[in-house]
Amino acid sequence: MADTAQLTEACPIAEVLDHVAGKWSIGVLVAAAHGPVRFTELEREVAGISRRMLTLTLRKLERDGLLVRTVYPTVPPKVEYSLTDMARELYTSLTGLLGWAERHRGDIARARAAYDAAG
Amino acid sequence: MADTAQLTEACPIAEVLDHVAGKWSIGVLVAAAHGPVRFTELEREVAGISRRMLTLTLRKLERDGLLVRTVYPTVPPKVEYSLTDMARELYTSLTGLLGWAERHRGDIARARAAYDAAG
DNA sequence: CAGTATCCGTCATGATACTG
DNA sequence: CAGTATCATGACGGATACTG
Repeated sequence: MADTAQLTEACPIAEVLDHVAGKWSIGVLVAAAHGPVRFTELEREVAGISRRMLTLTLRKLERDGLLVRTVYPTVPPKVEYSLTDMARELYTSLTGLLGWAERHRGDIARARAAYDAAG
Repeated sequence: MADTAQLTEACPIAEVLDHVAGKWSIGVLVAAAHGPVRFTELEREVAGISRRMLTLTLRKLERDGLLVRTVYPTVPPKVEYSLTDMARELYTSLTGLLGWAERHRGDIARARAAYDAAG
């Protein structure tokens, strides 16, 4: 990761993406955005995620200060995750990218098709 | 990648990031942003990248329609890469994220320190 | 100059089973 | 319910050598 540090030096954007670039981070963030969400809810809402990866992703996001984890000492246990203000702000910034994606989804698909057709 | 497809369905943002999420994609994009750039220039400007990864990254970006590759049939060979309009637009959107990163760099560092201190 | 080919190690992810 | 532990694997990336 020494190289990543150098890249980050040259391009702080790369640093941002590190907090979001995990295979599941965005999915989890999106699923948690609509309010406090429990572990099992996330497991259902984020299609295809394994229990293990959900745990790892949640820990990473919590460590970066993007999620807050609240434990209710009940039986059975209840744990809720919610976005921090910082994460909500991030989410807003991501909408710019979302717009780009929607505008160019077709362009990208065509570009790929053309590229693959040519070879 | 079937799972990624499902995630993408739920969250188009994830689809965007796939075009940018590679370890070197952003660095290459940034290095190529200032105008047509040759292979060797990129190799120098993107700190730490290997020849192999540069090639793979360039091919991926080209396939997605983010870079244009121009070959001049001279001896020795000359190849130039430049951003497409679509990529420039993407780059603009990324500045939103960049702003977020700069505003919260300190917050994230503190969050991590606190998290690690607690354990 | 601008690549390609090959080998190999590491890491992220997945599957599965167990627990306070 | 909300995890943790362990093992296996496949993709990703690095090093090195070769080429039109």
